[in-house]
Amino acid sequence: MKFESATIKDIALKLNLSKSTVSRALRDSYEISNETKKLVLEYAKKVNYRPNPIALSLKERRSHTIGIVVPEFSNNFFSQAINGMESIAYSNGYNVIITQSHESYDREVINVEHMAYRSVDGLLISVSVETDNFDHLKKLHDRRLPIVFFDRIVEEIDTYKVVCDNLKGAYDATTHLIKKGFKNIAHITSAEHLFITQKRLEGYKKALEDHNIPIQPELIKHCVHGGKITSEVEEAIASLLSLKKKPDAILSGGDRITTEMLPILKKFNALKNKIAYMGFSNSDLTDLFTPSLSVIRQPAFEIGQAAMEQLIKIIESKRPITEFSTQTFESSIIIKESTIK
Amino acid sequence: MKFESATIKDIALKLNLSKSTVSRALRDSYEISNETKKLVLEYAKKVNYRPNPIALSLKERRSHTIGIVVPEFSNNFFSQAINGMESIAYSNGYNVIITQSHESYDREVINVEHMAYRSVDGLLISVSVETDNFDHLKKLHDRRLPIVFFDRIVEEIDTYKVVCDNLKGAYDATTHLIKKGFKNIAHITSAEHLFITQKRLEGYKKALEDHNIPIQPELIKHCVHGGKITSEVEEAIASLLSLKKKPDAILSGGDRITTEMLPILKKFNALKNKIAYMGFSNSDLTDLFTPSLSVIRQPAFEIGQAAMEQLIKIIESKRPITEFSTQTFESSIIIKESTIK
DNA sequence: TTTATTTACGCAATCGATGTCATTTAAAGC
DNA sequence: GCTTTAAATGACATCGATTGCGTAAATAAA
Repeated sequence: MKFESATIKDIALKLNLSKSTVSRALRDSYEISNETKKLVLEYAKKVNYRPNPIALSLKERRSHTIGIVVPEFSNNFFSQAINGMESIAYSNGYNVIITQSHESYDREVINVEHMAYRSVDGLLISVSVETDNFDHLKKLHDRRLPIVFFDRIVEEIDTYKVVCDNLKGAYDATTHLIKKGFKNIAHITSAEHLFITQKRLEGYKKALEDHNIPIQPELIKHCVHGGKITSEVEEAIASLLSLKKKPDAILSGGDRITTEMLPILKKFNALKNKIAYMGFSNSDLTDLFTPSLSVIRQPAFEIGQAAMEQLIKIIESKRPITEFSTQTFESSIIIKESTIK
Repeated sequence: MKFESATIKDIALKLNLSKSTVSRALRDSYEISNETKKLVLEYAKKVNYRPNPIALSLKERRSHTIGIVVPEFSNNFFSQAINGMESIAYSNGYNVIITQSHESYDREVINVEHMAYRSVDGLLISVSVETDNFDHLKKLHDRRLPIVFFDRIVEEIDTYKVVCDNLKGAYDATTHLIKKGFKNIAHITSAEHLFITQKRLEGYKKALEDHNIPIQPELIKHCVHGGKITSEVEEAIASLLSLKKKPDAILSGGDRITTEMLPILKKFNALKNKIAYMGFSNSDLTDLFTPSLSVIRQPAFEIGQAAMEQLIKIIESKRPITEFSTQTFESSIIIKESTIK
């Protein structure tokens, strides 16, 4: 009863026409006389007729709606990416609906299935930190639901993917630290199974190797919840600071971890000992910290745009697409006070 | 073709039953024999039958889905409120879909209508800063779509509302500044027509009056985009600083404005002149600023929970509800360095 | 044995829109 | 004046599920 707008039936009844005629008149079919068209169009306008999208979805099995699943809005990278996605979707006549997985595998599965069953035309997703089983996505992919991964991509599913060059981002950041004279660089990062974690770790290691610095496994810490739980970051830092040979710099591999780190370092009085740190972050506010944060920033908006463009391309392509590519963006290193020796 | 799951028809065909029988068996109707039920249930399980929610929505005119419209995710107040809403919705068996208005009236109208036409069972909304015409919401409200307003509420529509005591929040903050010895307190706030802006302004004025401080209109600045555009905040501050009698403290009336202010004040070198400032903000990061920010914090998560609870109450109530109330939460003042004299 | 009552199921309408296949009407052709 | 043909419209099935109503068969009561 909620939304009782006029239906085609109402119009047909009123004008003494059949539903088919009204439908065709509304879609400007050549079969309908101009007189009738005018009549229908006018009356439709008068009663503010709008086709019922639910009925259309049922019939056409598409909804002109795109589903977006991200871990959390409060992570600026994701809210910026979403903004990029929205901009492209809207200008192409699509609506978007957005959900958060809250880094929970179960929630992600529920959200993904909800969207799929609600006939979204396609799905953009960055998986949760807990997700290491991808059956829920494979199933949909097998059934030809267009899916594009971004940021936290899934390697084993063959479709378009949009990422940052995480390896290079971490490599550049680590190199920056090395050049600044830091010798004992630690890496606190997210759950091990995440593809982006692996790439960032690789970049970190490669930079060390390229500068002939031995990799010390005890300087690498994984936060299995991606920093969502403060204590895991605190424990990681505490254990680093308790090493006989303390690190003189820390590279963070995740947005959340990056901002969680500062208060913890302050609490441990580590900044007075000139521990440098930087990390991946898309927060607008890191400049306002003291010390202001050196960060690796990803072009989140552009990544979102690119992902949405690819998705719409898949959705609207006539024939099934079988050749997919991965689009890679460059991140940029922004140097501030936190990495000045 | 996207999601070809088994339908009732498929099951009926396979088992040589009618659609009605299958449907009733699945819903455990007393009219169906136990044998048949078992047969149907087993086969349904085997083919992983799931009712098509679109078909259900069409028939039942409800979707078990709740729509949320907020201005922006990047505002922590809203992302926290959404988290509260989700927690209640999920535990009551509802899904949520979320959209951003980006502080745009047009976008808000589109999003609201999209959701309504998609048969959301109810709507939770905090209006955009641009919205001063509420016809799009009134229309839906008249058609009995359950709506609950939160934070940026609409006075003229009679339904449940959940807010913070904005007047008191601003009053307490202003009083704090007065007690700290600041005499010339400015107020930079959001668009004038917003209800929360008015309340916050009232609180600010009342505090001044109660302490016998004259209200100076030139100390009150409105940012019509709610701080979304940096230059409007910059202009407001510049004009305050160019007064012959400069303010010695600034109270910000909006999240966005609060965080925008710091770099601008720094740029104008205003902090060295000991200008104090504080404002409404739900960011987790304001503690990390230098100076750390005194803020008025709203219980966003709880507000979200309360709003969702009320909405579900309306949705599930048998008879139309005509008595509505407004639930008010208290904000808290958190004092940090930025308001120390 | 006949009638009344369950029990268990099927038919068909419905939700709103689309599209295929008639069918009507009028104009054109012979 | 009769047939052909195009133009304009209507009837009906469809998408997937629910549900009121009707009814055959099985059982119980008379």
